[in-house]
Amino acid sequence: MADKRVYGKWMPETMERALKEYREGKIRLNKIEVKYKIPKKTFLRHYRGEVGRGFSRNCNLSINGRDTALPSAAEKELEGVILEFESALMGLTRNEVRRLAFQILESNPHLKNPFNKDKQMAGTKWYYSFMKRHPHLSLRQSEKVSIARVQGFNRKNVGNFFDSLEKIVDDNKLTPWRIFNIDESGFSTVQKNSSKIIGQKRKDRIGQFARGENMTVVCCCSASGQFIPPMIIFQRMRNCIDLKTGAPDGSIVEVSESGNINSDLFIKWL
DNA sequence: TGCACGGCCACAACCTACGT
DNA sequence: ACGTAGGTTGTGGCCGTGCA
Repeated sequence: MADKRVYGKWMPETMERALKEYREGKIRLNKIEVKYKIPKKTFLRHYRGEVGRGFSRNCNLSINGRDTALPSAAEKELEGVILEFESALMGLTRNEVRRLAFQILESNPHLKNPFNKDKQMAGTKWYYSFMKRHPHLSLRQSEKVSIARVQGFNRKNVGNFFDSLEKIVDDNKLTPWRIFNIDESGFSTVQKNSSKIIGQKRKDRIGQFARGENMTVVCCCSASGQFIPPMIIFQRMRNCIDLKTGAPDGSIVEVSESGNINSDLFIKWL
């Protein structure tokens, strides 16, 4: 026959009141079961201090079972850190969160650290339980956002740019065929998905700084639609004629250590 | 007889390691 | 990413024992 018992039907507050009354001799054990809905057995364990953590649980999501490795306050703090990193476009990956949980316990010697000492991080099961306890966090695919875009693309800077552009165009009486726009764009030569990071649920997009581009293309065209052949910069020490295979006519193919444009290459492009 | 107490056992939730 | 086995810690019902 199936067990119909219900666990954890009592509240910490009622346990506290029952303990107080019982200590003062105001209530009998059997009455506690009726008045406070606390099973005798459970009450006595708490009364005698047989329950290690007492009746104030670290995690209030459940009654049974052992405590979460991180006390609820530490979990809340960790959640705050995750959201803070995410909003600063440095979203933490799953493993980074697991490492962080380990480090929190390591830096608090009074807390028991049940996590794997060799791996120096919390287990995967801990991670999934943590995410379950914090339903407004979710693992999301990040979008790469460059530092320049983060720092420069704001209302003030964009406004200043167009004010300056307008002044230069007016002062020099520039016509469309004399206005050229040059820009460089970085590419990765190895297609690899960006790692997933943890962020706030239901947020439209979550960004992450772009790292490690290793090929650059410098493009230029005029306001009247006239195109200049591109400069393609590969990340390598020596140039090779094969790198030019299939490139548009008139293209310049160069190499640099970082794969980015530098002052020498820019002069060369001019 | 009512009450306090304790042993036993199944259950529950939180973890781990390991395998697929 | 998920399933499984196993450890840890706490819960709760049942039942037997001892005592006033």
